[in-house]
Amino acid sequence: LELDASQLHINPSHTFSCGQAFRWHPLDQKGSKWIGVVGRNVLAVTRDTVKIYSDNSEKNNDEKERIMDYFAFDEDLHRVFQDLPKDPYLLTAIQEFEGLRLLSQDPWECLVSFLCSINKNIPSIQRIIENLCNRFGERIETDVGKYRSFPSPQSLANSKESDLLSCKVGFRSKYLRFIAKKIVSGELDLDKLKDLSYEQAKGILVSKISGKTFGVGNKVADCALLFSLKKREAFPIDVWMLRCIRSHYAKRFEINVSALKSLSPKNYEIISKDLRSYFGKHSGYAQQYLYMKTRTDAIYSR
DNA sequence: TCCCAGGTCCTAC
DNA sequence: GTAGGACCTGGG
Repeated sequence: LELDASQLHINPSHTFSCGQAFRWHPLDQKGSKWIGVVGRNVLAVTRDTVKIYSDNSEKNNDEKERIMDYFAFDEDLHRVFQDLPKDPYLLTAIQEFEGLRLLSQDPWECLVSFLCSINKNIPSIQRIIENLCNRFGERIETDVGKYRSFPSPQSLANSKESDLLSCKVGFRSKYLRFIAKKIVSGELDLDKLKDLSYEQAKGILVSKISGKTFGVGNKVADCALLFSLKKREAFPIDVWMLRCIRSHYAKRFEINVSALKSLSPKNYEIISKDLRSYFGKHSGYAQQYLYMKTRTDAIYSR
């Protein structure tokens, strides 16, 4: 099964290495072809094609549509850029990372991935998630090799502490099992959040239940909302975005952004709200281009 | 040995 | 409300 992506405007390197998804790997040094697991499919992606290798046990013609949805190919990048403000730094970022597309991932996988991201760097996050898939995922056998699916909520809800810790999740284990149990019990229905407004959905994600912690704060919630729950107006703020804001958008704020070492929930709300109103309904695209730009600038200036 | 990593929680003012 | 510290773990 194969999709023609030549007219769909995607740069695989920019799309898969920008930190929105963690299960993609380049096949060569140039990064012209990438392999990843989506649901029970293994995908091979270039600028021109998306090849779909299904699990042998599953034959389904809806797959094409689901893959189109995963890549959010219905979103026209040029139209997105037209709607964004034309400040110089953002324009440079958009030019430099041409073809970076926001994905529309599975909400459960996305939320768990960003719970794993807490206080970790990207290589570590990838390793943890790979460990979880190997330990708790199901086998996927395709013509291009054997892979593992992402763990189900049930598998993590029923997991033993020692098994989770063997995946190197560390203190995040309690977050993972907690959230998995809420999903299994039906207390939290992630797909339902798609139909709510950004504010409503975020309120549910960051809420606390019976005094116990979710592990989901502002940043993790915004990532799940942006990358998997169709809320393109979300604007996650992490340490890199804070650096970016200090360098290029500080003048917008009455509070002294440069003096902030970290973000209190209140300040997160102030900054996020202002930038969302500045960047508009596609704030998340701006965020992701700026994130990439800020990171690479930092690397080159070292 | 210390510091940092796509943060969040807990505790004390 | 908020500043300061702890937190699994691995790498520089």
